[in-house]
Formats: sequence, C-alpha cells, structure tokens
Amino acid sequence: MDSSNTISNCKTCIYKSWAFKNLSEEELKLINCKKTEKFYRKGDIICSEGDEIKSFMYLQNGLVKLFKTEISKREHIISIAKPKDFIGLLSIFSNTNHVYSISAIEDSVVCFVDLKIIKNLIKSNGIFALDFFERISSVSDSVIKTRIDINTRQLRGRIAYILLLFSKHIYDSEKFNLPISRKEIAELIDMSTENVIRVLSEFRKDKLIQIEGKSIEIIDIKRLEKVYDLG
Amino acid sequence: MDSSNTISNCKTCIYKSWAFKNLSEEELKLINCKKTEKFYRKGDIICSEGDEIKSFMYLQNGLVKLFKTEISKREHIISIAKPKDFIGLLSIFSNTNHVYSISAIEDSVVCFVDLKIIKNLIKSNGIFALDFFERISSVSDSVIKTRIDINTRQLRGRIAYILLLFSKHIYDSEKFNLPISRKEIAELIDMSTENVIRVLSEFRKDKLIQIEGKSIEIIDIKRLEKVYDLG
DNA sequence: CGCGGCTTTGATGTTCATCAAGTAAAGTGG
DNA sequence: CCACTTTACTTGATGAACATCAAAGCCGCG
Repeated sequence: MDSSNTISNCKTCIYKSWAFKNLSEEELKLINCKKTEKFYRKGDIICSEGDEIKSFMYLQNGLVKLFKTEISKREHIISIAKPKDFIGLLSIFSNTNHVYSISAIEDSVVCFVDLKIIKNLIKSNGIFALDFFERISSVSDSVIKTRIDINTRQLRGRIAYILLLFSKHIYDSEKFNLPISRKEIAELIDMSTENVIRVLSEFRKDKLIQIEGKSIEIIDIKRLEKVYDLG
Repeated sequence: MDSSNTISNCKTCIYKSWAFKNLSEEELKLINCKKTEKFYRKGDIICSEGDEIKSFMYLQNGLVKLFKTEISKREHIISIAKPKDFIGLLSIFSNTNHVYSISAIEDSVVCFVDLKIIKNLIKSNGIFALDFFERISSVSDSVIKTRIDINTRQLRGRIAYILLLFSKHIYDSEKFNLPISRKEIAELIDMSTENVIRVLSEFRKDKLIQIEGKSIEIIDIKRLEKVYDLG
C-alpha cells in the first residue's frame, strides 16, 4: 500500500463532518488541492521533536502516539491519538516547532494540510474558526484530564484505566489486541514494565481479564471500572 | 476595595497588548461595555466545578489556582495562573460547564467578558481569532508540559521546580513570599504535606534556600536548577 | 484561654522501581 | 531453514522512595 492508493477527496471524505462541516465547496477544494496523505507503517516516525511545524495533521486511519524522549533516554508517552483526532496538540498555534515526537503504533494514514491554509480559513471563515477550535480544544482538554487521572491513581487503577481506554474509546469492544508493548504501556502511564506485567497477571488471576500475548478480553468490566474508580 | 474601584477602560488597559492588540476602537468599546471586573479576597472561590461557563475570564491582578476536588475530598491543583493569563483553560470552547474550580490564592482582580462577545469577535475578526488562539494555546500547552515535568521527577526535583516557578515566572525575584501553604504545594505537585516540609528543610540544610515561614530566598540558584534537572 | 489549623520531626509501613535470571518470540544472516 | 542474536515477556527477591501515622510546638482568632 502506498500513498497513491489512499488519496481521496475532501469533499467526500468521511471526516468532513469533523470540523470542516461549515466550509464552502470552494474552500474544500482549496484544502483538497493542497493536502497530502501519507501512509506510515507501524513504528514509523511521523515527526520528531524540534521539526518545524508546517502542516496541520490529522489521523485518517490507524493509531499514533505522541511522545517525548527524556534526558535519561526513556520515552514518555503523552497521548494516543485515534482516527479523527488531530495530532500535534496546540503547538500548531503556540510554537513554530514540534514539542513532541509522533510515531505510528499501527499502520496509519495521516492527512497533512498546509498550516497557512488553515490559518487563512480561520481568518476568513469565522464559523469554521469556532468549529475548529471547539474540536482541538476538546482534544487538548482531554489530554490534561487524562494526565491527572493517571497520576492521581496507583498502579492497579492506571492499568484499569488503560484497558478501559482501549476497550471503550479506541476499539469499542471488550476484546481487542493491544497495539502497544508492555514497555510502551509503562511509558504511557508512568510505571515500570515489570509492574505492568505483574498487574496484568494479577487481573488475570482475579478473573477481570483474559490475556494471551497481545490479545486481551475484559471479562468483568464492572469490577474493572471499580478498580479504576478506587484508584 | 470593591469592584467599582477597579473598573477600567479596555482601551487604556495595560493588558490590551495581550491578545486584543488587533481590535478596532469599535470592538474594544463593545468589550468595554460588557465586561465586568471583580475583586476577590485571598481564599475566595471564583468559580466551581460544574458551574455554567458564561464568560471568558482573565486575571488582571493577583494569583489564582485551578483545582479539582477528588473523590477522596483531597484537592488537586492543576495550575497556577498569574496576571495576564486567561483562566479556565480551553473548556470555554469544548465544554458548557467548568471542569475545574478556581479560587484566589492572593487578592485578585478578574476581568469577565461575555463569552458570546468573544465568540462573535472570533467570527468577525480573523486576525483577532488567530492572536487569541495563539495565546490560549500556549497557556494550555504549558499546563501539559508542566504536568509532565512534575510527574517525571521525584520529590526533590518537584520542589525545585516549584521554587523556580515562583521565583522566575511569578515573582521575578529570588526572594519572595510563598503565596500558598505547604499543603497546597503538596496538592500542586502530588506529594504529601510532610514531605514538602522535609524536602524544604533539606534544601535549607544544604544551603540552597533560606526559609522563614512563608518567606523564601533562593541562595544558590545554580545548584537548585541542577536538582531540578536531575529530577 | 483554648481551639483548630498549619508546621515540623521521627518512626513505621506500603508501594513501587530496580535488579537478576530465565523463558518465549521475533528478526537476521548464512 | 537453522543457528544466532536481539527484543519482548515473565517471576521473584531486594531495597529505595514515599505516604501515613503519631506527637508536639506554633500561631492566629474568637
């Protein structure tokens, strides 16, 4: 699969509903001409900390992670973006360079729109400006909320959180394949890899979940939610 | 001091530079008519979790904290806003109700502008829309950055962080009075009150700072920065 | 004066990271 | 396709970091 297979038309794009619903045909055409879509294989870097921000990016398909590399070389995952999310947070307005790195954790298609075009649309189409900010605000808000949720909980609560996140918000199913390694889970919720494994095993023994490698099934979601609530 | 003493004119307001620099006289007049300024005494609640969001709020004077009350009744401080910061984060676009509570940690003056007016200005004045989002994006971005900075560090690094925050970003001096209690520091950087005190005492013994009650003086900022960097 | 809240210090216990060591899985080159 | 290396996963043991508990001094305030 290469990028030429994925090129689509903004006018018919199913993501048009997103924040672009109030654009005219003209305006959509403008975006359509200037956008590019790129396919990334699992593990590919989409952009790196420090790169210049040239485009507004949003995720058509797949799953990506936003992360930062600490001095200690340990990675720290800030958030996971799912289809329809715009990626890159608010830096597109407040910075000229990316503050975080982004890579694909599943095969992904990212749509790039020249940032200048977006900014011009904001200037010229006020309704769009509001739609747009509503969307990106809610993404950033939820990152903040999530960070707080995670670091006010202890290990069992954090693992419960991430299992519920994948189940409810990403795969919409109680059975799914973990797209990330145990190590990456650890980086996402601030704990050691060993303890991720330990807690997952505990949950298995407690009959909250079933695990087989990457395959996870939540078998007692009520109790898992309770574990999350109690922290 | 009551609110009537503090009413000023947007046109001459020193904060005009903020994000309102590209408004016409007409537009400023519009804001000026509809804005209200309120004085809050240290400790006063400015708004509570769940309240409807009616205004865009920004801090003219003083210091406020944004916080959330956990199930356990323990408070958790998300951020501290200083003059010129807009307060309330992005919820003004992505929510109809406040997600966090806000209270004054020093005597403060908050300027309220009807949210509808701001939204209308965004619709009608594209340059303003961009200025505005640049500003509020950078505030939200820095909240995210701060949360990560804090929870990738251990106790000594966190205390160093908050001392440097007050010194560099808020008071612009190496000598200042802590505006918040030890308990609030604990709530801000996720640690126990006792350990806040313990680490502060250690810093004193190590000759990094001098403390007398709320009065703090940083006497070896280089080493304090090193403590922060090392985590 | 006495009560409650803030501060401080020491002692104790829990939570968690780290270390060590071994197994399984997944690439890699001949 | 098989030996070889590397990476991911797993479990137990140990110790460090940190919260919690307890007790006492301090200060402002009714």
